[in-house]
Amino acid sequence: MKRDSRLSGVLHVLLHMAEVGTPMTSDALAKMMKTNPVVIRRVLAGLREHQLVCSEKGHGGGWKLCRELDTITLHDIYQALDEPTLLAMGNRTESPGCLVEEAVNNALNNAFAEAEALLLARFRTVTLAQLSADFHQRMQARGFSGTHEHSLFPADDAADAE
Amino acid sequence: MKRDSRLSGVLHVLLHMAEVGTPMTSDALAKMMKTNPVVIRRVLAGLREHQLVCSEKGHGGGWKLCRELDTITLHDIYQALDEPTLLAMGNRTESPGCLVEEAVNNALNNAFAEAEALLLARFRTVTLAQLSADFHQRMQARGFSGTHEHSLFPADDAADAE
DNA sequence: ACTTACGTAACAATAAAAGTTGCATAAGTC
DNA sequence: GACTTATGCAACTTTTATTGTTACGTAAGT
Repeated sequence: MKRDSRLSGVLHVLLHMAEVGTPMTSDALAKMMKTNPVVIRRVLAGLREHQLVCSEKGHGGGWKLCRELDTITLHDIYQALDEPTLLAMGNRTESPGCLVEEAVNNALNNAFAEAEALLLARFRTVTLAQLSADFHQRMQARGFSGTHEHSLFPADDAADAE
Repeated sequence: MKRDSRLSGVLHVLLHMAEVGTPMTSDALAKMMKTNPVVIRRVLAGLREHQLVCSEKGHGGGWKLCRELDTITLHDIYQALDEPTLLAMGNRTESPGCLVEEAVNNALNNAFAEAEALLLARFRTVTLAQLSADFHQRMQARGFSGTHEHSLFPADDAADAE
């Protein structure tokens, strides 16, 4: 089954936004994520409802974080994404008329609930600030070389690309 | 994201097979699961490779368990299903050229790996015998009434249906 | 005015899963 | 030995979810 990579993608986007500081356009972000600007807007619109990012129109507009990195947990972002399914497996029927299925559901639900709880608990303990710190450490470890697949300053990318 | 319910479905099928004792045709199983016989064969063919079920052709043929219930764990079945994805989320890229993404992947992988390990550990501790016992307990609790959505003896179903 | 950028709806393309058909093969029945 | 029942399997179709795309509207800055 295909995995949902929106959480991973959003984290990537938010951290880059944090690095850049100034507003980033959905066009620039789309290039970075190798996707379409409208897709970016769709996802970020959700985050805006939860006051994680702000958007501004017109010249010099774009998207930026509107909270401090250390106040945003992975769980906040998970919620802003509308709490997508965590587990790739589920029960065939939630309200079975069959006692066999009841027994099966019961066993699986126990296991599933534990795994979900564990994941959510983890999400609550990780902040964007921690991820950012980890990133900066990796930069150091590579001697600030900053050899990226894409630049932190997407204006440059746009100039180079095509 | 749509959840994969094959594990749930297979458990349902196997427990019914255990109850019935005699071989069950893919036709009968398909009716039970409200699906197509070929779909049933596809899934059970996988289980057969792992010696969990046997199939026989011709009159009186069909599918039956070929191991004792207490020797089959959920993990065995999970493996026989080709170890399908457990988590509905994943990383955007597994081998990022971007340090931001590396940091993101690292954080998520830690959480994901823990949750997967927990699920698999749970799968290893649950046997079909336990599920069967749970089922029989539920039967008792309902006074052996056996009010099911579908009969345990699908020959009756077939006669009634259509 | 003109350009830049988001906002949104509607539509198209892709991809994954499930269902379906058709025919071959094997096993038991008469 | 012809017939019926069943699985085995490949090819194809349908369905559904996601993602990408186009088009046009609105707001902000130049």
